Amino acid sequence: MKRTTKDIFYKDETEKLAKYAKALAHPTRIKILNYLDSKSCCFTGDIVEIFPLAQSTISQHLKELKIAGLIQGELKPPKIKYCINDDNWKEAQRLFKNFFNKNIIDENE
Amino acid sequence: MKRTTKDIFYKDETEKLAKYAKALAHPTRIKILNYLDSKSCCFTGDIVEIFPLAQSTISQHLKELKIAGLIQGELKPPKIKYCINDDNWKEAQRLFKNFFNKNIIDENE
DNA sequence: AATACTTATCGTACATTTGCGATAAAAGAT
DNA sequence: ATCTTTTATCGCAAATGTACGATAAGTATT
Repeated sequence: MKRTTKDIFYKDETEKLAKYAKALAHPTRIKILNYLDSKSCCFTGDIVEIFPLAQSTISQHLKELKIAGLIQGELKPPKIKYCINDDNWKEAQRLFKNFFNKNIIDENE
Repeated sequence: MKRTTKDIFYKDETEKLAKYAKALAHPTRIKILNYLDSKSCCFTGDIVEIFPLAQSTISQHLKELKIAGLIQGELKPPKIKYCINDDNWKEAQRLFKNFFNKNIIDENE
């Protein structure tokens, strides 16, 4: 039996941070989030237009961002309006901030 | 010819952020960085001991962190001492901070 | 030079990610 | 009911990531 990462236990914060980092680990997804950020919200089609990528590819990236919790979709038939998920965005912000500041501010880990 | 992500152009900041995010996209690497952070520096062997993973696996994770620029190794024969790379650490910190604050502070992107 | 110690690298296996085109699904408009 | 629009999902191919054991490489010690 091969060992998988699932067999190893990490702190909840560590796993959450890794999850958010994974969502940000592709320039397309960062650009999507920047775009969503600047527009507050927008439709899938708007995002597809700013990339030389297939609609299915963008849809897949959006799905990953949704699964990671960084965005949320709202039905506006026949379109879908995507927005940043503020709660999780703030959580991710806090986790990254905490992570990078640890060596400066928080000495006990 | 299949298109690859390399054919698409992103802002330098976007690519850097994605690179750092990718380095953080695995809980083992986050835990390694937390450990390095708390100890300032340590040897490969010390890190291997805190994980139920093969030495070669840890070495590979260290390599990725080194390639991403988040850590650096110094020869202390027969060991290798690893430390956080402060300059790049600070750059990553700045990039993430900037990214998450954009919707709050910096409205023009 | 031979040995011991530490760490990197190689080769392999399997899983996941990333991209595409084609198709399905959902809902409004005709 | 049918058509159109929009977006998600499916199936596939190629690339990348993650893990392992075995081996190589580098250096100190004997």
